[in-house]
Amino acid sequence: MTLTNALESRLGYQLRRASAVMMADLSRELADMDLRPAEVTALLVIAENPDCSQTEVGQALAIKRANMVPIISRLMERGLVARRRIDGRSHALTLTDDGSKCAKDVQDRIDRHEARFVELLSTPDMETLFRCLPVIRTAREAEAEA
Amino acid sequence: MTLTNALESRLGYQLRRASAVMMADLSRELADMDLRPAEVTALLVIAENPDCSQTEVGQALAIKRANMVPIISRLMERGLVARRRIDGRSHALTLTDDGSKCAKDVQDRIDRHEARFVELLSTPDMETLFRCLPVIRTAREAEAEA
DNA sequence: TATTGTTATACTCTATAACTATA
DNA sequence: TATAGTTATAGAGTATAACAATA
Repeated sequence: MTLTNALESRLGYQLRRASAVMMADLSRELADMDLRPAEVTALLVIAENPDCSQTEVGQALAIKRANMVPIISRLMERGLVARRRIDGRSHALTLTDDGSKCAKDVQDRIDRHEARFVELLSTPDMETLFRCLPVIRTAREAEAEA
Repeated sequence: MTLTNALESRLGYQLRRASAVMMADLSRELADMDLRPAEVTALLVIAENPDCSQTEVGQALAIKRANMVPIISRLMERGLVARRRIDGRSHALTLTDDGSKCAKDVQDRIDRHEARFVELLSTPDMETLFRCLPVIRTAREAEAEA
C-alpha cells in the first residue's frame, strides 16, 4: 500500500527531495574521481579565483572556516591545489597543473549531470527557478558563516 | 574581497543552497521540541496513515529501512508513537494522544516556517516550483529504497 | 581587538552489508 | 525465496567552541 504524504505540498520538503536526487546523481557522476561534492565545488571556486583565501572560498560556498580545513587539506594532498603564505596568517590558493586538468574534467561531468535534469524543464521554467531559488536563499540569512 | 562562483548558474547548486537555508530555518523552528526534521516528518506521515508500517513510512519519505529504525525508536521512547504486531514480522504504527498533540504543534510550526518563504513568492511562481520540483525528483529514480 | 587557520568534537542524515524471524 | 525489522558501521556534511599566530 502506498501512503499519503501531505508534506508533498510543502516547499521545503520538495526542495529537499529534489536536491537529494540531484546530489545523489552528482555523487555518482564523480564516483570514480574519489572527490566529494564539497571538494569539487571548492576546486571550481579556486579555479575561478586564483590567489583567493580559504575563508573566502568558504564564504562563497557557505561552508564554515572550520569545515574548509579538511577540504583544502585533501585537495592539497591530491596535488590539485597549492598555497603560498600571503601575510603569515592567510594563504593564497591556486590550482596546480593537475588541478586545472581535474577542474576541466569536473566541469564536463557537471555539464552532463546538469543536462540530465535541465533538459526536462522549459526555458521559462528554468528562468523562474533561477529567479526564485536565490530569493529563498536570501530570505533568511541563515547560511553558514554569514 | 568577494569571489565569483559560476556554480550559481547551476540548478543542482541552487537547489542545494535553497534547501539548506530552509532546513536550517526548520531546525530552528523545531529546536525547543527536541525533535529532528526526520523525526517530525515520520510523525506526520504516521498521523496521516494510521496503522502503516515502518517500511512504508520510509518509502513515502525516501528513508531507507535501516535508517528508519532509530527514528521510530526515538518517537516511541518519547511516547509519541505506539506500535502493535501485525503478523509477527511487521508492525502497525499509530500516534499516541501525546503524539497527536505533538503533530498538531508541529503542523503549526511548519506552517509558520513555510509562510516565511512562501510569502516571498508569487502564486504563479509557486505553481511553477510545484510542477518542476517533482519532475526533477522523478528524473532519476535515485531516491532511497526506490 | 579582529581575523586566518586550525583542532577537537558532536550531531544529522545517508549508505551498505549482513543478520533474524517470519511469510 | 522474499519481506520487515534490525544491527553495525562508515561516510558526508554541518555546527560550536576554543586556541595560536598574526594583523
